[in-house]
Amino acid sequence: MENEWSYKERKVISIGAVSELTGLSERQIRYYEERKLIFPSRSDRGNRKYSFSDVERLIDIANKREEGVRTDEIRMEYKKEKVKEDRETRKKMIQGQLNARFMGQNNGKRFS
Amino acid sequence: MENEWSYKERKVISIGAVSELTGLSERQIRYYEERKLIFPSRSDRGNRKYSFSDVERLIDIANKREEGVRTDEIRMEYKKEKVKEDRETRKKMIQGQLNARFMGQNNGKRFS
DNA sequence: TAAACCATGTTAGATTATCTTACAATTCAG
DNA sequence: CTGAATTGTAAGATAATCTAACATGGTTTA
Repeated sequence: MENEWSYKERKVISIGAVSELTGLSERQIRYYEERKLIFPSRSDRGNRKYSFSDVERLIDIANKREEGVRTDEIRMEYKKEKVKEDRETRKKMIQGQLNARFMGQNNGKRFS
Repeated sequence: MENEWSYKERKVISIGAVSELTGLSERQIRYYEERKLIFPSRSDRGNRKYSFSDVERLIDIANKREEGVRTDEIRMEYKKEKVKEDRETRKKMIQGQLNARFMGQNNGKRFS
């Protein structure tokens, strides 16, 4: 809240710029999308748009590829990470609710 | 530190995306550059590249323009802000040096 | 080992994005 | 009123992106 805009997550970077930032070819970047490793959004007329977060993931993919890891293996790794992280998020959400209960009507926020 | 890359300052956004983000026309965005309110960098083949910081400034410009402030006035406001901020930066740099002197050989850094 | 799959390059043709320059129109300041 | 300020629009050129297809060399798998 208050920062409706996360610079890191906002998808505004074109594929050309991503290519420069990562050193990957556009072909590779599109292929990793096909293999469901990244999920750019699209502009009105269909151009792919990436976030800095996507760029970081692509760099990670590039490193794993250099180590010989296949794209389907990378996908599985990410899936596992996501499961773990979702579990933690859920835990925190529950924590948050409990805190809210015990902290009284602070409007649900723990830090004002 | 640790993230040598500032998402906010890195110039990677094309003019079309900036236009969508700000609601300004490309004509307006280029004009504000001509009036020296913003300073995009250029890609290899000459395309303008903006940062999130530029986008925020453009939104600020748009607000000021709606209030009827002329571009040369806006430029002067920014110049004043910059002078003030530079003065503060200089002060902090001097502080930093003094701290380094008194803190001994921490390699010039105040926070490891 | 042959067939299938993986990862990437390259090409082609189409469409969209961006650039610069120029002219037009409106509004505003002196 | 006159000239500067702001923005739109048009034209023509070049660059960026898209999809689909085919090529290729390496790796699995049946």
